[in-house]
Parts: sequence; structure tokens; C-alpha cells
Amino acid sequence: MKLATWNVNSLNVRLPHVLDWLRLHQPDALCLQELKMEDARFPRDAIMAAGYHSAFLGQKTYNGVAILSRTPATGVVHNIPGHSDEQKRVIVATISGVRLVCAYVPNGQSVGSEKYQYKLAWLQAFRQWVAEEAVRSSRLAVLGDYNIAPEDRDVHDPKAWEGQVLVSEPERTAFRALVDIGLADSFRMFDQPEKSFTWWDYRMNGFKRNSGMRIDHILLSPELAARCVSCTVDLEPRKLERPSDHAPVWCELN
DNA sequence: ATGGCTTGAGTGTCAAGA
Repeated sequence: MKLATWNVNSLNVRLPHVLDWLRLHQPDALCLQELKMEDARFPRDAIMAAGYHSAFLGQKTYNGVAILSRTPATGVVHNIPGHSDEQKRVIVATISGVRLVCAYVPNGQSVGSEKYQYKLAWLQAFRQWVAEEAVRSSRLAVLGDYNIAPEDRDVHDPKAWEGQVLVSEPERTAFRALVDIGLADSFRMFDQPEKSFTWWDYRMNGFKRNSGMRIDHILLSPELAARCVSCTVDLEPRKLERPSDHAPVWCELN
């Protein structure tokens, strides 16, 4: 089983890349973030033509998440249950007996800002709910754009970024609190290249200089972690014309 | 140098991303 996540930074612009990627990699499920479109504009037919079902939660201009899957989704949930939020950042579905959480964690803008406070409060509610879901589902995967680089080795220039948003200690503590539910950061279960990142700034030739961060993650419950044989960042789509600033990440499970 | 790109909104130029 192949599970993947990709922040596409506008599904409208990136749809050709997504369709090509589905055809090339044939994942069982692909979690998307930053659709930046209302539900009425979701390209369900084009995705169906590529052989995939869609569960999606969009909004105008910002945010928006989707789970594409070869088999139909069941038990779809929108947003964090019990947590009131205008922003569409979470969709959950069961695919072939695996409970998938697709999350677009708030960016936080800058440490101490209102958006940073919103990010930390959001992460607290998210962790609480994921912990409950982990009790209900032994086969649980939490995929998405976490907007947190968990360790200094996940940052191209840790000194320059020290204490900044995406790497600040409260954010990293919130990430560890998710892991402490009993979820494994699947990427770190395996040997990986030095300076592996999933996001690179569009500006200043960020990708060419590998000036990036690892902020997109796949966390797995113990049962799924035991079945996981690889976790890979796919750099190829970032090399295309008009790329997303994020790369896809995918796991292979036995 | 608080810049540097990209997107969506909408037709000016700004907010937001990370």
C-alpha cells in the first residue's frame, strides 16, 4: 500500500502535475493541501478519469484539503470534530481499512503574532483529537503539511532560522506531542540523504540551492509503522515548470 | 535591503504563504 501527501499550492494550477503523478506512481491514497478553491470548482471528473475517488473540503482562495483514493473513502470527517474553525484544514477518511488524516497545519506567520497563537491552539486541539482517533483506529496515518521542521537537521540553515516560525521550540514541542501519542515519523525510520527537504522558497532559487525545510510529514501508528518499508521525498515535480513549492512525500506499506 | 516569488482576488496592487 502506497500513501502520499502533497501541498500543491493551488489545485487549479497544479492539476496537470497531480494527474501525471497519479498515473506515474499509482498511490492507494494521495492527500492534498492548499487546494485554494471552492468545492464547486473541485476537478472531480478529471481525477475520476485518472482512476481516483475524491473526498474534499475546500474554500475560496485559501487552505482546502482532499484525499484521493483508488477505492472509495468511507467515514469521511471534515475539520477537527468539536473544534470550531472557519479555515478548511483537515479531512479524514478510511481507505482500505486504514484511517487517513489529511492536515494542513497553520503557517503561523511569525513567532508571537496572532496567527502564531492560532497555530499553537490549533495544534493543541488537533493533538487531542488525533489521540482519540488513535484509540479508535489501530491503523492510523496522519499525513500533511505540518509547517514544522522537527529538528535542526530538517532546516537548511538552522542558525539563520533559530527561534523563527516553523522551527520555534513551542512548535517543535507540539510536533513531539503528536509523536508521543505513539506515532512514528516514518521518514526517520530509514536512512535518508543529508539535507532532505520537502519545501523550498520560490525566491532566490531556493530549490536550486537546496535552501529548504522538511515540513511535510507522514506519521504512522505502531501497526502501520511495522508494515512501513520506505518513506521517500519525490523531488521530480519540484523541477517542472510552474511547480508547487512543496514536494510530494510517500510511504510504502507491506 | 523585512526585499527576493507565486497565487488568488480582480484590473490596483495587496494579502498570504513559509
